[in-house]
Amino acid sequence: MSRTKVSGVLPHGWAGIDFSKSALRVAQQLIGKQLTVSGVGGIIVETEAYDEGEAAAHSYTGLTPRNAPLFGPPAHAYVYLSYGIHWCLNIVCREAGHGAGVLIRALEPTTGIPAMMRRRGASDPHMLCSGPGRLGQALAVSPQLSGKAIDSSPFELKTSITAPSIVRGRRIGITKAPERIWRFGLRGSPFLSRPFPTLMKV
DNA sequence: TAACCGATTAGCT
DNA sequence: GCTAATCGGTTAA
Repeated sequence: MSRTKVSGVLPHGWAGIDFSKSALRVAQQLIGKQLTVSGVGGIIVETEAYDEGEAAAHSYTGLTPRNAPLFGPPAHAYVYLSYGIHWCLNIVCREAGHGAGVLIRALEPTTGIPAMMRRRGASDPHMLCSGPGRLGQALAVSPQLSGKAIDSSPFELKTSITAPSIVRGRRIGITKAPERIWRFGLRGSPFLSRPFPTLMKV
């Protein structure tokens, strides 16, 4: 896989992304990168940023066994169970101890599509990875992956689309801090979990 | 140990 | 567009 050291000091850069930067920056930089778990995955087309100290973030109420990876080193996975059903994947950013991360909300499926169709019980490619819960099921995201480094097995993160056109909008499904326009998407992608109503270009 | 709450989805109307 | 389903983590007692 491609591993690019960005800062020269911090070993936190992969696929041209420096994960020691803010969630807001990393969320945008992840758009257009290819993410796979055990060779199954696709191109990231939708992300959301969650920053330390904001009420909508899982790190807001402090360190717990569940959210511990959020307070760990950047470029590691944080997996949580949503609504008691869906396993969702985040990537930790900033320095260790901050509690910031980026939720991966949707992929354009590219590799391992038969496995995704089997796990999801669906054949429509738009039903495989469009939404954090669907993506988690298609890539077999599990709590065992929580805390694992994003640059090592079973994860793989590569550069795919160069200079993607990115749009931004309001985060989905949150009740706290809705004013933060921290959802990002690949402009015009048919694999978004939901459309961006007002087309705010980044 | 019991109650409450979702960073959602699927299946309706 | 609307709503039920679903269950681990958190909080309060």
